[in-house]
Amino acid sequence: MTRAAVAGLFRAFSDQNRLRILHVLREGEVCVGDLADVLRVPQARVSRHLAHLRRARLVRVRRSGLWMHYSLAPARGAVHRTLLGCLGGCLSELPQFAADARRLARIRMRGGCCPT
Amino acid sequence: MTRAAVAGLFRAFSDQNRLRILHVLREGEVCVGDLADVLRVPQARVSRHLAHLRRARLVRVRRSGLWMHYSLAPARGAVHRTLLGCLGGCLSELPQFAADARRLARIRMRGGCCPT
DNA sequence: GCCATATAATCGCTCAGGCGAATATAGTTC
DNA sequence: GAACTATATTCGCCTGAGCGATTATATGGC
Repeated sequence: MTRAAVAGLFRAFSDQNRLRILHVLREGEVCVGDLADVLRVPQARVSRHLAHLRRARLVRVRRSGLWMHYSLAPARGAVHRTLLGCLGGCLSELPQFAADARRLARIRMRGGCCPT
Repeated sequence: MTRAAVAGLFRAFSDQNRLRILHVLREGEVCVGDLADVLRVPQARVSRHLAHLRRARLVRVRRSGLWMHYSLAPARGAVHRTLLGCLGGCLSELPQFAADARRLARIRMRGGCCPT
């Protein structure tokens, strides 16, 4: 793992939208529409940041019909593992992130925007 | 701690120069000239990134005569604590960061660029 | 083939922030 | 106060990346 790769990992975590997405994905696979609903931001913005997270290899995609289901990629390397741990260990305690998790739970109870 | 503040912390860690500086500062106070020698980068660049780290409240400064001695600020909050832990826990294992630490040790044996 | 839907990519804009080079500031010494 | 040193800041330049708005690319159903 090179210095640039480490810095790149931190950079992927250095945006509010991406932090929220990564934190929400701790609950398991989520499709783009549900992510947009949870974060209350436009779909294009979610897609853009998901593309960034894909390039950084922090998330995985699975297609099912029209829907793309995103999930966290398993950690490769110590830094990655630490950052993933921070999502649950530090961020969950902050009210703004906890609110996202609650909204996801509510949306899932209603069935979400996509099957599967 | 707000979402923007968390993202800001990660952003401060998202540059190679700053990662190297923070990692070196684990060994204790270091003055700017020694930092530039350890990293082998121009002094202006070190100063610029130190200013960034000061704004993010990740480092502390102590003046002693002509020299500014920088050190890591104690952690405020869980994210900050995790990131500091990563400096020693993950980065030290990477050859490029270990090389910086060795250069600092060598420079200190020779007395460094500044007294105290 | 054609329309609807879910997601992704592009465009134009703006701003943060990286760089080296040069200059400014602050403290020390004489 | 003049000269010297260590550090900080500014300047011009350029790239990366954020945004909303729009358009393109699948896929599914008829």
